[in-house]
Parts: sequence; C-alpha cells; structure tokens
Amino acid sequence: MPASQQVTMIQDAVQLVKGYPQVHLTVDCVIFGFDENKLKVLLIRSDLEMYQGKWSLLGDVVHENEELDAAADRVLLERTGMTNVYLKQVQAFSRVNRHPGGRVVTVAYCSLLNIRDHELQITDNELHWHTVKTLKEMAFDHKEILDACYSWLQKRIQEHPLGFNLLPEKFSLRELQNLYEAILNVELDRRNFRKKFFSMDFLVDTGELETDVKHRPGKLYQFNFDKYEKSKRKWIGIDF
Amino acid sequence: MPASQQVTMIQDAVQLVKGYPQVHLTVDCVIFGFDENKLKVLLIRSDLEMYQGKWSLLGDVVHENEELDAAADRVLLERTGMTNVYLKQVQAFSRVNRHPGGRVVTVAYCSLLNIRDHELQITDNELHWHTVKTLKEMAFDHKEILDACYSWLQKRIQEHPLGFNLLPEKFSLRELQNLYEAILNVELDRRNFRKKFFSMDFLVDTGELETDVKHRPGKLYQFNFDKYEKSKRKWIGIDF
DNA sequence: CATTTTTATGTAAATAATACACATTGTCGG
DNA sequence: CCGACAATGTGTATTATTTACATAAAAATG
Repeated sequence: MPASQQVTMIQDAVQLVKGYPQVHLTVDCVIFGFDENKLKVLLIRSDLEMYQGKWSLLGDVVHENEELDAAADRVLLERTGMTNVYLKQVQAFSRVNRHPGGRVVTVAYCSLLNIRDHELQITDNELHWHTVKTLKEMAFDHKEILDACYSWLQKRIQEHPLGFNLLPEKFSLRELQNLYEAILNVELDRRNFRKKFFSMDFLVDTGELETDVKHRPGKLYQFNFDKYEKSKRKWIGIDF
Repeated sequence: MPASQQVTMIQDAVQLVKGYPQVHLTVDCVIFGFDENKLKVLLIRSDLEMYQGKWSLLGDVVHENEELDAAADRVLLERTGMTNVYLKQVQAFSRVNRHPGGRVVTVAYCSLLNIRDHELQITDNELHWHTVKTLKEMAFDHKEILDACYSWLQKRIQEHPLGFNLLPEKFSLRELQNLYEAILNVELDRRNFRKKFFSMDFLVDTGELETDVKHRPGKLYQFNFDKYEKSKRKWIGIDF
C-alpha cells in the first residue's frame, strides 16, 4: 500500500474520531490495608466544597497520553509515595450525575498494601486509614465504588494469593487467619485453616518466630510466589 | 445551607471539571452464541478503511448523557434488534494508540445469546457469527478484547449459571455438556456431569423429549433461575 | 427384529472438607 | 522457681464431594 494512501486513511480515521462526543475520565483507587485485625482503606477529604467533610477515594483525571493502569499507578505514587503496589482494574462507573461538575466517568482500581511497612509520608488532605466496616457516607459515589471493590476483594482473596500483599513479608499463621476472617467476615477453624494452607505448600517456614507478642510466639512464614506461579493449576469445577 | 451558596458550589465544581482533559469513550460488545457445538461470536466488517477486511466487535461511542450499560444495550439493540440479553461489563481498554483516529478508551461488555431463537434480522456490515476458536486477526485491539472476554466467560460459566443464556429455553443434558466442553475446551465425563447438575437441583424436567434427532431422544430440561436466586449460597472456601 | 447409537443410572475408591481434643511452649505473677 | 494462663502446634474420625468406571434401557435404522 502506498504511503500516501495510508496517510489518507489515518486522516479519515482522525476525522471520524473528531466527531465523537467526549467525556472526562478519571481513575479512583481503593487502597486497602490491614491493621489491628481490621481491613482499612486509605481516604482523603474531598477537595470539593460540595462534599466538605466527606471522605473520598484517591483519584485523578487520566492524562492525555496515559493508560488507565498508568494513571492509577501515578495516583498511588503521588498520594503515598509508593510504587510496586498490587493494583488491579475492577470496574468503570458511569452514572450520568455521579459528579456534580459534569459528566465524569471513572475507572476503579483496587490496591493492596502493607500498612506497617509503608508509613505514610504525605498526609495532604488528611490522608489516612479508615476502618472499612464502620465507614458510612462518602463523597460522590465513592461508597458504591468501595463496596464493589470490597466484594471484589472478598471473592478474589479466596481464589488468588493476594492477601499476602496486606501482610508483612514474614507473618504468622494467626495473622493470616485474622486477615481472612476480617475480610470475609467469618470465623474459621484454626486447625483446618492451617491444614489448608500447608497442603497448598506455598508457605515457607523462615525459622524465625514472632517477637513483641505477650504469649508463646508463632512461627513466621513467607509466601512463595514463584512456586505458586509455576504450579498454577487450571482447575475445572462447575459450582454455583 | 442557602440555595445561593449551593449554586456557587456547583458552579465551582463545573469550573473544575471543565479544566479536565477529555477522551473519546466507546463500548464494545463481545456477543457470544453457541451453535453446531461451537462457541461463536458476532462480528461485523470494520467500517474503517484502514482495517478493511478485518473483523470488528460491535461497538459505538457512548452518548453524552448515557451510562455505559445503556450504551452497550443500545449497541446490542441497534445491531441485532434484541433486548433483554445477558450483558455484563468486563473491562476497560485504554492503550493510547489502540485507535488510529486518536485517543479512544473503550469499555468491553460480554453478552450471551441463543442463536437459534434469535435469527439475525439486520445484517449490515456483513454482521454474522464466527467460530471463536479459529478467529485470527481482528481490527483495532479487538482480538485482545475478545480474548479477555473469552477468559472471563470461561471463569464465569463455572461459577454462575449463565451458560443457559446460550441455549434454547429447553435443552438436553447433552447440549449442556457440549456447551461446557466447547467453552472450557475440555472433555467431561457424562455421568459425573449429569450427577453434578442434578445434585444442584436447579434443572426442571419438562417431561418433553428432544425432536429431530436421529437416535434415542434425551429429556429436555429448563433451568430454574428463581430457585437459584433464592438459594444462592455464600460459600467460603480458600483455594488457589 | 436384530443392530446401532445414545440416553440413563449406579457403585466403589480416592480425595477433600469438617468437627473436634490434647499436648506443647512460651509469658506472667507470686 | 513454679504454677496458672494463653496461645501455638498437631492428629484423627466423620462426612461430603469428586473421580473413575460398567451396564441396562430406549429409540432409530435397516
């Protein structure tokens, strides 16, 4: 195909797209943490006077030549100074009046990080951790987004080893169980829980013990992500 | 709060949003069907000269005051004349150069419909069913989107009763098994498959038998969606 | 009416989930 | 130092689920 024809085609495409309507696009990050045996979420005060006093997810507009994943990464970096944080797209929210300033479509991302190992440096807009369970009202449709991400997390944590992102690198089985119990909002049998995780065979005994605990310390384990990746099985099982 | 102050706040919000960059937003529908024991997908010829000859998903721009779900519904209606079709948001795709005409972010929807009961009326742009398995190149990043939706379907069909949307209202167990085998790309034991579905207890024996089949006809069943909705259990089981 | 094809059902073995009990190891207070 | 306490760590019997496999019954075909 001659280059001139190709140029024409691109021009045609550009012309076509120019006629499309446009919307404002943002990302919102639901950043979960785990502390004091409770699931936490990182929020700021809304900067909109309209929502004064209300808490808001960490979000920002998507830049002109930026992918959604990159935008979410950027929000995380700008707000927490952190990089290499677990981050996954969850869902787009598009209610027409979800933003009082006009049509803004947002894509929600779910993120998990370990509160202990990542002390917050930046605390603009009263950035801090909130207990998910007791959160009521929020700015915009952010409660709805949070709920969706929480449901996503509850489902995801049962099928994938992402809960470990919320714990220190080395953790006791009690901590792990507390995490699952808090997120799934259930009580689990300690013995069966241990059996389950040991049978998966992805936990590595570090040889170390808990410290600063005022009873018999438990062993500390690490999750072997490499081994998990290698032995990821394609399980077929119909169940609903 | 006085009304005047509220107006000011909205004006502020509007002013703020006006400063945001904008993008073109579309939806793309991956419409699956099942026929001749193969998973099919509904495609059209791309209307972009650039992708001449390539197949494209059914998509359209999101209108100014339209939610994403509504846009996807509209695309489905306009292209197939059908309404009340299973439709779920899957994922947003935002590669900066995914569209040759400029920045276009798209949200993919996955849709399931029964080919037999819904003869295509509109066949603009060579709209017709393609076998998923043998599809190679497609326009834009549509192959990537299709693959994502196919993976989504494979996972979803094991956990939720959505496969029935691809079958006639009344179906034989053999048809149901063929569906699962085709989508999951596995062979399943017929006896265990039946046992599994009967033990779930959502299949209703219609008392009718298959017709137009040149061997012993099988019983026809219906899926009891109501009963399923009522007894949806919250299962807790960690497994990865 | 015998042959073929497919539906339909049952059962034993292996595996996984659940319920439950006791010994062990450290902390703490006297 | 020692006993009470609290949490860790392990084992086993029961039940439910999954897997593997074989044979009978019903309709279609010639």
